Amino acid sequence: MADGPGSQGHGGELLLYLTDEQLRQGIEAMFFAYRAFTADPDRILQGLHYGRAHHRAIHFINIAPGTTVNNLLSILGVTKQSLNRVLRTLIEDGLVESRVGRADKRERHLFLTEAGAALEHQLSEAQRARMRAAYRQAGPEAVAGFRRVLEAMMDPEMRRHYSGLREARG
Amino acid sequence: MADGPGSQGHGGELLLYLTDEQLRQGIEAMFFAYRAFTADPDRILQGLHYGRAHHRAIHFINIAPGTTVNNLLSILGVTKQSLNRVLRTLIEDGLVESRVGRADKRERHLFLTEAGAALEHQLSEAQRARMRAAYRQAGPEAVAGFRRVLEAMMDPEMRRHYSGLREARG
DNA sequence: AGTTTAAGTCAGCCTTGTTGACATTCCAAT
DNA sequence: ATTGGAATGTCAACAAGGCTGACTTAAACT
Repeated sequence: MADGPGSQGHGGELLLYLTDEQLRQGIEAMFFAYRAFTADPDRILQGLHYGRAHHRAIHFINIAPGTTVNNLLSILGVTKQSLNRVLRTLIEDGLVESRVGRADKRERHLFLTEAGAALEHQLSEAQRARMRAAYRQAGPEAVAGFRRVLEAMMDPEMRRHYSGLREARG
Repeated sequence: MADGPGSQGHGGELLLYLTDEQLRQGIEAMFFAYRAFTADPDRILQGLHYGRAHHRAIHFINIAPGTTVNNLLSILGVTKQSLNRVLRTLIEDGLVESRVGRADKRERHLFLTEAGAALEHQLSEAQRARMRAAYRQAGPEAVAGFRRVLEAMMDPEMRRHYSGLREARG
């Protein structure tokens, strides 16, 4: 075992929480928590011939109704071919509506239909329920720390798309 | 907009952090942070004809050297066919060693070779670097909260496999 | 008029998950 | 000793959802 900095004593909080072992536990916590976090929606989607990709599209169209395909592309970080495959089935099934842009007719603006909004709510409620339970169990201060670490972990590029910073911190 | 509990004012911390909007931001933070969290190892693995599945196998073999295939299966939550495909290439490439069990010769015990340990270190160091930076930026109290929320979010089933609780909290 | 941009489409490939069927090896119990 | 069950491995087929490359259409910009 390599003896990293801060491995002795327990008073040096500033160093202790940065040992490799602490970091490894954080990494593992992310792995198991994210797995649980996606399990509930996955369960709902399976059998509907939808997957996680459909969930992501629905989620961001719900947050930013009228978003263009290009914008969605940059948020999701996938190719247009990948997104298109997903979007096509959602439009065919009447969960998403694609409207030609008024100012720029090349653009398509995306909206959830009533059925789409209903599925969105079902999916997000499953996730909210788990998050709500975790928040209650951990308490408000833990939640603030949770958010702060996650935000610090994001790429600056991705942080642009993240609505948490813009709104609730104004 | 439905007006949930605690949606007015800003003093009611006890309720405010459980509004649907706060929960939604937590959900989104998980999405973007996890994306960033896996981006670095993914970048290393691409081109090596390895993927995230190889990373996961290597990670858990490193944590629990000598683990059996069945045990790994239950941690990773995939089918043996899926895992076997990944394991086979890792063994062929000399990153993982499979030793027949002494007590029970049906079992195979898995170990990282030197080359496997080297790749593991490279991958985990990339993740540790990001986590270290996020921890430094957020501070020790935030880290404790981060861990507490993630642990509360896990399924009890998964929590059994999570080493953070057993060791550091004795 | 020519170029660029937004969107969509077709074809093909890869990784990683799934089922189902089946072989092998070994332990344990009858 | 034979049989049943457990652990492992393997083959085949399939699906989701990423990817690249090539190409079209329509609209906008210059």
